[in-house]
Amino acid sequence: MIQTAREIRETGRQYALRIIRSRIVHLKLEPGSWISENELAASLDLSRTPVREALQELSAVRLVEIYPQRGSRVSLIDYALVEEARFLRLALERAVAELLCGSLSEEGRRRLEDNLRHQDLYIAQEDPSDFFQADNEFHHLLFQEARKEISYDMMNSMTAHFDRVRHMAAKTGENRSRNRDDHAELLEAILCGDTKKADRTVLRHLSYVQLDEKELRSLYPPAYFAKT
Amino acid sequence: MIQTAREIRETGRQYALRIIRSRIVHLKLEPGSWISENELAASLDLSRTPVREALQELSAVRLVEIYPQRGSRVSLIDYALVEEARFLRLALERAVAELLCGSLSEEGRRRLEDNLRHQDLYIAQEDPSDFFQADNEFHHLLFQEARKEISYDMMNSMTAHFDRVRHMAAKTGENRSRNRDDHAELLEAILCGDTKKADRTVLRHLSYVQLDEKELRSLYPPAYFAKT
DNA sequence: TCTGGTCCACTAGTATACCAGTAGAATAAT
DNA sequence: ATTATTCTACTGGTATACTAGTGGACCAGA
Repeated sequence: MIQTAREIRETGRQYALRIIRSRIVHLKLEPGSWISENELAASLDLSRTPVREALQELSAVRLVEIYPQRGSRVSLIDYALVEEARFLRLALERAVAELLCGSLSEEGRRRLEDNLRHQDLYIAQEDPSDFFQADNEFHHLLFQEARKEISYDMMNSMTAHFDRVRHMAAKTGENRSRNRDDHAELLEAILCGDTKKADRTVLRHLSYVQLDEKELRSLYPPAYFAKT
Repeated sequence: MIQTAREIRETGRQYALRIIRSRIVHLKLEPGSWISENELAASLDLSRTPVREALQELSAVRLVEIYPQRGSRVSLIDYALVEEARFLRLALERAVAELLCGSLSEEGRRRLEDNLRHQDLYIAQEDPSDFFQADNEFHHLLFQEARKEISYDMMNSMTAHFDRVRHMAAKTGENRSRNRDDHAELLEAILCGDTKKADRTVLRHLSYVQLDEKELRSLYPPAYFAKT
């Protein structure tokens, strides 16, 4: 499921970033644990330089905390940050939807409709990862069509906080068909230029995943969580 | 006006980032010009490492473009990016204002009111930089009170695109008292929990600076601008 | 047992060395 | 003169070496 091999043309820094991020999200690197640039470099078969650059990037979104001359550690689970990731995504998705209302290009419409067909294709499939990817791509397409790719990247870099708790909760009812219908409804609203409806749909779409903090705290070591 | 000396406790990377960013915004490094890590390192009296890390960060927001094994250059003026900076700020400021409506702490209220008093103090001052700083601080405080500091940092890292064209236009009528009044009105709306009014105020406040692309293109070399 | 001080292993920050890859100049071939 | 080829100087990516600074282990003295 998780791609670990270094891809062609992928630079060491990108590779390190991808793997370390993945290890954090999947708790292979535990919240609060100290991480050594040297160890990481060794385990990734890289030198400290690209590893260090990756850690810098992760610390920018507080997924890693760097204490100069002391060490670095994986950030604790901080619901304020999970919430901020959600906040950021909601704010941007709403703004993008509003922007696209009535201004979506023919080409953009075609791409989004193509994507919806892919979602239909994957909806009944055993392995959910294809649908998952199409889902992500749908939202990415919206940002691309609105020419707000950097905002998308920023938002994406923060979602790791969200992904981590989602992975911990694991069983969050993945309702694919509901998601697909939301996507279709959103696209329809955008095409009609119905700002209000688009806004409502985004709001609803992004409020499904309710990650109960209390439940999670009961399932995992208290040391995983920030004191708030 | 521009602080160039390296501050105490400031790491080489932070220093490099601050200076390079400033040089780009103030056109000391021209749009489209090629920059050499070695030259920058020499001029900042640093090695390539911290300079390189700063450039990585700048390239994340497309202020610098890195072409592996070929070179790096200062990004051309791209109105799509200026617009994205504006978009990002507007989306986030609106969301923060909405969030704070009715949930601003006593402490937060005190801080913002203190800041408003500072703005009053600096409003008639010859040198505009004090007011400018207080203005920025006001918005920063809003994000702090909403506990959305990372979003603020992200937004801030993109404003360089905006700052650069603003600096080029130079004479954009800085109307301090109008800005101050907007701030006061926004705070009032937040304190009253008047979401609608807060939203309107933010919208108006952020739409003053109209940077006419055509005018700017007539004042500066065509080579400064991206083809769009 | 406690206190204060020395030392030591380790850290991140920085400097430097080396590499592969690029583009353009210089050269050679036609 | 034109094209093909080699060379060269430079780039960013990576590896490695060095430094200052940190905190804990250890120890001496009470």
